Amino acid sequence: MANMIQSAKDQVAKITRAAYEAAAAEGVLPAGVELKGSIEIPKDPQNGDYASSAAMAGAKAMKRKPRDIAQALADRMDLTGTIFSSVEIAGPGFLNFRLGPKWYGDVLAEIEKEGLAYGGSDEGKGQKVMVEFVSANPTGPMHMGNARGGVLGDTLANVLARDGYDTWKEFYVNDAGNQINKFAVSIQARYFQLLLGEDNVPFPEDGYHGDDIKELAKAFYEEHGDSYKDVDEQTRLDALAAFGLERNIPKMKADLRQYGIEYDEWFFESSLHESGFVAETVDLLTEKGWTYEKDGALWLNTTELLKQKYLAEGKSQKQVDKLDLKDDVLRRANGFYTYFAADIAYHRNKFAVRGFDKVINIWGADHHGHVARLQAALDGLGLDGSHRLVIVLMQLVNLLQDGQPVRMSKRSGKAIALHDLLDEVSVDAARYFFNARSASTPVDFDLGLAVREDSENPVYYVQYAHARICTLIARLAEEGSPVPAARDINAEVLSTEEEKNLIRALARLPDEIHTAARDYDPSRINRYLIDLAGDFHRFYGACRIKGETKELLDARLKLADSVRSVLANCLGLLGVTAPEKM
RNA sequence: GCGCCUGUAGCUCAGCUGGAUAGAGCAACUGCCUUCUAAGCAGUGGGUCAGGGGUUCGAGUCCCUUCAGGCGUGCCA
Repeated sequence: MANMIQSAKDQVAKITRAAYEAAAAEGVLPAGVELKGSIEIPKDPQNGDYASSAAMAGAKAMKRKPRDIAQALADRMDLTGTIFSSVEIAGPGFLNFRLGPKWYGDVLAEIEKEGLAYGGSDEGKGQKVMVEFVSANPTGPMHMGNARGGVLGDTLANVLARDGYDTWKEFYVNDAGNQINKFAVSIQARYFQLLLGEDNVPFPEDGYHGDDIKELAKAFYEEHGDSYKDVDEQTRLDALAAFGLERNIPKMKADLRQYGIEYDEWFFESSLHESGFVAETVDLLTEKGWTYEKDGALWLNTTELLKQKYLAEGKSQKQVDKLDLKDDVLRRANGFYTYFAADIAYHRNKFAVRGFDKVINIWGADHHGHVARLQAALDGLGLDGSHRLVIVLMQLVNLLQDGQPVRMSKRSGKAIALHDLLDEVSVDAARYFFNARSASTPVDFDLGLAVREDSENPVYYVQYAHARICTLIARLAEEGSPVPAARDINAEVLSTEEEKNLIRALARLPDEIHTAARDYDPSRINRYLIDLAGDFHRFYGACRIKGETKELLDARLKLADSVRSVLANCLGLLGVTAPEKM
């Protein structure tokens, strides 16, 4: 698939190399120097459309002044047959290339040809990539952090798919372990409170205090009455846990679907325990000599695994010795496996059983301490977790009420549910808002300002541009001017700065998608959309379409329609709608 | 103590593998609708890029260090 920018950069490199070889052959520049320097798009269009810093970067090796080198190169550049019309020397020795008129029409033709798939590439070469995200505990409703992680994971997966990866979206259901027990004990307490009176039954201090637990107990009571009052406790807890999960998980699925997120798979932690895969994985680590027993528990030699990992990554022995490393328990003295053991098994399943080339997990930043040890454990299994497991750490969402922090925790029951958020703001506004900043930046979400946040959300700036174009196209179609085909317009009449800026912005999308995929940063798409919409609004303010000559009207109409297509395309990646009217 | 993240305009944040005069949105102020959607456009003001060293043609960006904030360092998940 063509990428206008990449091919432009390739041409700059090719032209520069040919000029250097000619200069070297003539003896004007020393031979045998490898050309370095970057090729970039200058911020200021005054400095051309593409700039090469090869002359400055080569100054040392060639022992010449940068401007002299640039002059020698520029004198020997042949631009005939290229997309460029001119090259000039500027500043300390930049070579500034200016695009020829044909290129602008090529961009519009490319967008027409690719349609909503425009911006894609086969960069990912069909590698199997899993994005695991949200994976909220099914013991209660999802909160703002899940709302952020949901958009981040969903959008990242969309971006990776567009960049040529074979992607898979997964939700890991933690339906085993201690927190499920705590969940059951909490419902049990509420159940007994219903049977015996609230004051006669104490509620466990570390239980889940939310109202949703009371509702589960009530529903359980309505279905089973007091028939579980006198059975043995384990039977009752098992029934309560199963009942709670059967209610909560479909609710999570429904909330996420309303939020625009559909998973390829909901993977249950319990299945790893039931199939014996956790035990098998721990045995495998033991076989490989990575475990030992102490105090009745089975430990993983994380210290040694991490040391090997860090040394392989280039840290010095001295740096590694300074670290305060600790081993981890895999199987407790009571015989139960830890969450960590199950997590290792889960990731072994992703790589070794299901054959993913790469796995990307979206985690809250408060779990960062587990990144290296999980990777190291997978290294110990020979699965190269250090390179194939990528953890995107997402800073937490600070919940504020009129500027004051509100503590979020399921235990206190004060979490604000994703469900409640969507009662207040549109899915479009929420999805755009939570993807607006890169994962490493914490975000504040003020409940008091939720509605105002809605009207201030830049998503409307972008959607407005789309709606404006749709109305324009409809009007012109009524007047007998449908959007022309790219081959039927003369793009050379698009000569104002506003028009050229807009086309350059359109051409940037493949690079933006590639960079977003490479850096696991889908928030780039939001920023790109703001840029593109801004370039459109400026074009719209500066250039009329209706009433112009047919040649100019057709060219500008085609340009507007191309913008519409790219806006809809990118909004689609974000899971935000592209309205035709506002 | 050790480790991870962060520090850029009044506020919230961009700044790609080092590049030219550090950008955007919001907020403030001034203009622009009898012609395609004013949820828009044009313009103005606003910065010791936390501080200090270093690397080089060139540093917000890379290295060292200090300071400030957030988080982690469980036989919890």
